[in-house]
Amino acid sequence: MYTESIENYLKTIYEIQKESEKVTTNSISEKLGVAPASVTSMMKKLSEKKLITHKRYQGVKLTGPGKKIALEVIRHHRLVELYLAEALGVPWDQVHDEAEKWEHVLSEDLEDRMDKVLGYPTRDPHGSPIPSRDGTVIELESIPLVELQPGQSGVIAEVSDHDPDLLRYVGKMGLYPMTKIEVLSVEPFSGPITIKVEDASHILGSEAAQYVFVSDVEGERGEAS
Amino acid sequence: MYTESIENYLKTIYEIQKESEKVTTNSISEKLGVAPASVTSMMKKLSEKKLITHKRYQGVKLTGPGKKIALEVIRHHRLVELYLAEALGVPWDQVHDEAEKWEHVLSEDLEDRMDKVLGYPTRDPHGSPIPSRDGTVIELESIPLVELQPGQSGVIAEVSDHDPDLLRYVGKMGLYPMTKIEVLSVEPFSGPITIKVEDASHILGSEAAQYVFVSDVEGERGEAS
DNA sequence: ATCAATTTTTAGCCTTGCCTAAAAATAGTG
DNA sequence: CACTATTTTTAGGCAAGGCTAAAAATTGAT
Ligand SMILES: [Mn+2]
Ligand SMILES: [Mn+2]
Ligand SMILES: [Mn+2]
Ligand SMILES: [Mn+2]
Repeated sequence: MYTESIENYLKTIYEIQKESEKVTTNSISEKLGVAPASVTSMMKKLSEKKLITHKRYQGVKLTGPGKKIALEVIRHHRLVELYLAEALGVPWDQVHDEAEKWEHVLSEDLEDRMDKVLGYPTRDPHGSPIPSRDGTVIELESIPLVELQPGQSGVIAEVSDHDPDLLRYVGKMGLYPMTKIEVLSVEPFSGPITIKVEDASHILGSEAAQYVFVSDVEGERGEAS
Repeated sequence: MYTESIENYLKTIYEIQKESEKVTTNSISEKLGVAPASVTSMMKKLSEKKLITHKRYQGVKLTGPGKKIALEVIRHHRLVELYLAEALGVPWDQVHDEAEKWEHVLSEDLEDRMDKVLGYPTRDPHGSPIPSRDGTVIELESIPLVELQPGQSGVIAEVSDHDPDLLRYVGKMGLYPMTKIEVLSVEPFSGPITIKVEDASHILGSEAAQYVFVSDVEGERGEAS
């Protein structure tokens, strides 16, 4: 068992690695809310434990064992999120913060029990994949809603879960994973996007639309109106 | 919010206070598994925070605020124990260790949700009272099973939950809270006790019988056979 | 009442994980 | 290619919560 701090660093490195190629001291520092100097000293410790490789001034990479731990923590986090939502009715904008604490105290036994109660799920309430016990992650191919053109349609794949306000905002218009949507119009200059959800139309700011991801995109690219 | 360490100290002091009158440095040290010197320095800190009163070489006492926190932690612990048993099917000999970790990360919101799902329960899986949100504890009057005489009957009120082996042992003969039992015979010199549970008779060692508590005791005191 | 055993406290040290300020390395720009 | 801005690392500290060993206070037994 590693400390809560180590688990958080590894998880953070994994998450940055997934979208930035290079994992820098500063990026970890920002995402984790600690000083860069603190990151450097933790990187030294993680290197000694062979959980990452670190070349001075070059960024870090997870080793096999390091990645395994990161995925275990993420599995815990997402299973707990889904469990809280399903079994205890916690709204989807609140599950993240709770899971942030629970992920570190969940035993393997309880992990299995939750997994079973939930029917061996593969997605958390925000659409993110739940890594399997052996560390397999099935990423869904998706693009930000903001990139869709009028006339195109698709299915909500995932919504970023780090801002509760965003989740409440897009939740109000029913933009949950698996929901079918169609883009009706897109205003120029990063203007608002009109979409159809469940036969109702909604207007969505372009910034929010950057954090909503769509899969199974269909339809020809209409011109921006 | 106090640290996990402080919460554990306060809970421990409360538990010792309930059965020993005097809460000594050594008793805390033993129950918590830390050195006596560590207890002394924590007592100093808790005194400064007005959570306990401490007279050098005399023992400690919880203040009002200190007791309130202790009861909150105990409420969390017992609610979680019951939740794990009911909702996730965790055996009663395993819930304690899990709850020991969860009690510190349970938000008030989740506490309320669990409470509701469980139907506002008053007893944990081992029969211990779950303090109400305002800090009321309804202790059940009970005596150790080992003190019953042949011919006497009663209802299992509570079983000590700190030894998983004991719980498995008495669980095998059905000695769960609310179960009706009758003492058939008691061997002298701290010998085994024969009891009837659900029309089956079982033999129970006297040491185990010290940790099983019985309420609603009826029947005249027969002589020890 | 005295002295020995026990309990409690003090003193000093350690590890973890964080911080700030200063130094060193790297990257970008004319 | 030099020089500045940025990034990263080093150096030195701090608080929390442990530990051991030694000193002090209390208790108990003759
Ligand atoms: Mn976390
Ligand atoms: Mn999520
Ligand atoms: Mn605990
Ligand atoms: Mn219990």
